[in-house]
Amino acid sequence: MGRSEHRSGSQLPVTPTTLADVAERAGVSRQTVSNAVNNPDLLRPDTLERVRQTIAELGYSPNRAARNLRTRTSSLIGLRFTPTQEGTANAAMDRFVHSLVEASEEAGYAVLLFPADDEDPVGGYDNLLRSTAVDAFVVTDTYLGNPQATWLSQQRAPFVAFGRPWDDDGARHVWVDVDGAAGTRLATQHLIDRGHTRIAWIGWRKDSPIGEDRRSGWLTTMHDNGLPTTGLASRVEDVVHSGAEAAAVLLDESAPTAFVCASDTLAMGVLHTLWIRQLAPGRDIAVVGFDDSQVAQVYPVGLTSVRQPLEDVAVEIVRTLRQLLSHQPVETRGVLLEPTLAIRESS
Amino acid sequence: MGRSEHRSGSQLPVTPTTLADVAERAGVSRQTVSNAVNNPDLLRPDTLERVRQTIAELGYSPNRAARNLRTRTSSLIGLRFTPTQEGTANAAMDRFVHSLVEASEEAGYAVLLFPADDEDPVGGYDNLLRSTAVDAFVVTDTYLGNPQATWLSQQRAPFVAFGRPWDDDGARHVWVDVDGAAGTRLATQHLIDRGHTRIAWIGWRKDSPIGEDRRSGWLTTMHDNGLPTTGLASRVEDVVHSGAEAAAVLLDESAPTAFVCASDTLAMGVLHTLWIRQLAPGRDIAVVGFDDSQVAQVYPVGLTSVRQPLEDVAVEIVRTLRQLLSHQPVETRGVLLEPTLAIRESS
DNA sequence: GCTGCCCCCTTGATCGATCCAACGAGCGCC
DNA sequence: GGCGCTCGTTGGATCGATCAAGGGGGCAGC
Repeated sequence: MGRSEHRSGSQLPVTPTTLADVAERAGVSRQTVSNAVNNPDLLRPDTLERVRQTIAELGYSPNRAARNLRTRTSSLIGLRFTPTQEGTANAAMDRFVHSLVEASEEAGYAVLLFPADDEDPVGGYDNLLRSTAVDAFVVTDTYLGNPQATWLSQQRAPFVAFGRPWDDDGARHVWVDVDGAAGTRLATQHLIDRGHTRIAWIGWRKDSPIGEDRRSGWLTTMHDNGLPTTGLASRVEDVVHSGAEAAAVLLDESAPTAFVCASDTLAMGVLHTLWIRQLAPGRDIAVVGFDDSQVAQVYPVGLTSVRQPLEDVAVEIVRTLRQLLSHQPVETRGVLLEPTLAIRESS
Repeated sequence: MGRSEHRSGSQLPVTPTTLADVAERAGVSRQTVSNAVNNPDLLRPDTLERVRQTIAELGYSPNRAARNLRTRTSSLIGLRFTPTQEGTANAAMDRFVHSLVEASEEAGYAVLLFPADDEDPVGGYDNLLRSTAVDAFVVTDTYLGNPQATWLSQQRAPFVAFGRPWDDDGARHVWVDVDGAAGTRLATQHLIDRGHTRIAWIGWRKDSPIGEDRRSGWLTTMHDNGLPTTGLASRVEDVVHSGAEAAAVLLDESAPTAFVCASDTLAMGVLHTLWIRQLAPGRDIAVVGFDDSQVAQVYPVGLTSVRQPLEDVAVEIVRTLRQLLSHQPVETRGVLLEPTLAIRESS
């Protein structure tokens, strides 16, 4: 039980200890106890020690509701937990949420999850905001035309977005994102360094700005190295079997020796095609995915993949949130973080 | 924007609307407004309508902190978000959390995540409990000797565990779990129905009660069908490469035609060995995993896997929590749910 | 016409912490 | 010794909702 021994011995009282209880027991006033908790510097050292000991003895912890009511804060950060699509993408989401919980805790915040409602996308936000249940929001999917960010901006609600406002240059909100193009540059350069010259791209349809961003990393790196790209790019839907088909077509028509993919899902498709054709990933054909999902890690032939620094993203988001909430001027409107490359057998 | 049009037009006021504001505007007392929200039956229909309209006009939503303070509840459910181990197991966790958020919302609760602290495993619980920040907890990993469940029981804190108290028959707390043995029975019977007679088991070390439970499902089904089991079982660590080794040994020594595994991770290992030996999963050798993780779904050769009904688990947990919190006698101390089998190409 | 009763609504008190303004002790200075 | 200053402490008010009683009007019954 470690450092909580003194508390663990006794049961939780039916009515929890209040600040007044501590004050009476310690022979001081309520305000003094409050200061001992929130402004220890204001107390004489011996008084502080005595109050602290009483707090420990009684196992006192300030009532959150009372504090929230008075201070008009909740120390909670709202996060809409989007529905599981059983795809690859939300494995990263899991990692991100965990990082966010950790980073928030260090800043004195806890994370409140609320469900998504497709009919009324801002409903959850609206309720939490009006009832002052959370201090701020973290908005994830900032896909094209995402209404949440715009709506929250209008409401002047404090929030930080994970993802750039692709569609709207005039967006006034703060964001943190990962540089996808830098990730694919990293992947492409890695393959070039290994001697590949015919490197193919399998990405998403044109209407995905994230997909186009990632594609640009491959494109520029190829051009910068004077390598051909014509006939080596393919844009498909983000499902395994589309990736497999695209790989088959590209292999037949353009004979690439390596593939860079916009997602691990597509990379899985490539691996499937290689498997059917008895080609060894890594030896015969190199493959790089994106997201460093669990699949990439667990797959028998480890899949090289671009890894987003989600831990850093979370830390940065919380840091920015604190600035917003303390009404400090926010230094920068957007922060772009660099991904890394998790190199495995497939390349 | 749909049904929230009337609110979306205006910005959030600097000081949110209070119950008193609504009361004044509607020409009634505060209590009447409160009743309109919480006990509509107490009001005359026309009064109710008038108050409701005023609430809509002003966009009023009760202040959570004030309500929490008065009612001594928070409408929050605490969930310790365990650290990501980058393994297969927590993909299921992700699915579970999502289900829990949904089920909680329908019951009027939100889910509060807090981080795990290895040094002080009950620290997070203790704080939230004493500060009345949450109404109840959901405890997940009820592995052998998990201190949380015991501690929470001692504190008489309301909580429901996802997982049986394996080590302690006298445990007095309420739990919901998935019948692992039933899952492996399902898997084994499925293979027998397909004509397999030499079905091997790859599971976890003996000190895992969950692993032993799952193993028993395979064992009893084999015995019930008069099939041999000697030399067909292996107990290893839950990592891909151990699964691969175990599969290789079993193939050499006992020539099984099918594998049932305690996890998708181990099943991945088996698939790896098959791939090396140029054996086609599903055609030459059948493989069944456990957890229906994303890996199982995305893997080029779809992996048949036992799927835990996590949505039902979440619903059941919330249902039980409501009973606990309303001080109703809880019907049953434990609920065991049946998993299903997601059948894919590997079997 | 008066009492009694029920229904519907209103008023004052309360939850437990923090903010505010004022008070008292201790100390140095003239 | 008195004055003013600093520092720590104090009681009272406050946040916004709900709880517990307390009215007032209408209708039935004698």
